[in-house]
Amino acid sequence: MQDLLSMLKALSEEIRLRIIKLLEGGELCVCDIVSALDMSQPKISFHLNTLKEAGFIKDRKQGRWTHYSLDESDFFRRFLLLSVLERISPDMIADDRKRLDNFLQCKTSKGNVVPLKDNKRCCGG
Amino acid sequence: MQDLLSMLKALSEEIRLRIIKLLEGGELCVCDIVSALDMSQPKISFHLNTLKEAGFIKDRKQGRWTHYSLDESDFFRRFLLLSVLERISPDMIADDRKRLDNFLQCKTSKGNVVPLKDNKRCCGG
DNA sequence: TTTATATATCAACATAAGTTGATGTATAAG
DNA sequence: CTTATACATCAACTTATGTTGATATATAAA
Repeated sequence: MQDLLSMLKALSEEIRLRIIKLLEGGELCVCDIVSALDMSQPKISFHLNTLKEAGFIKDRKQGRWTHYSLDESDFFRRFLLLSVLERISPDMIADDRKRLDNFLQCKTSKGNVVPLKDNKRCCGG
Repeated sequence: MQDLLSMLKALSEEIRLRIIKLLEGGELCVCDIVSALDMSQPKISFHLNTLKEAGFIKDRKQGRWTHYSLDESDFFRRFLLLSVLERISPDMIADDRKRLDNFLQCKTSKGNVVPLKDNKRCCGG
């Protein structure tokens, strides 16, 4: 019961749904999500942790980065996510995706894709 | 989005899941649920209202009673409830159901089924 | 009409959840 | 080694949610 409740609670937050929706497009690091949602890093980390504890996402650490992606290991969670996310139309997170794309493009143009090479900061530096 | 969030929030509470689970067995009045969960009436009314506002249940007023039942008018809500409720095994709410059955039996034995006739109080009076 | 029952509602309080600014930790660059 | 970056974590604060005890409302019984 508590397991089920933690899943439902994790999905009962707009910010978390937006994060999940972004992660549908594939793995992202924390700074990607921070840029996409234009929110503080501790705030994003807090919500990422909530989603992780509920078993919806997993992390992969590489150097200074933590990459988050959907955890597809549990059938019910996948089913629940699918059911819920299909109710969120793309234009509801259009701004998030736009900011994300800008950020990723900026990163790429600086050769700042993992692994890090010539740049100090992800962007704007 | 807000509609979806209100659904998920409504289902993110143990008491509300227990209520919904009881209502799977059919319409119940507030005092039935109060007895089943053994909680205060304002508390139960608060959660019933939350479920109602999220569109999961509807009420039917008859005399002094308000009968609540699952609102099956929306497909997605039905689907969501079904998906979630099947994860709650009957023994998780065995006590609730036991108290409910006792209460209903007591009501019936007193001829105190709706419409009210010979008794002042539902039970224990 | 008076009294009792069923439920709703409200204000005060309690608890849980989310946010912020600061700091810690690990890693990589200079 | 020193500095900067990416992220986590924490304590203080804010906001949202749930609970309680009292009271209100509506209906029905006496």
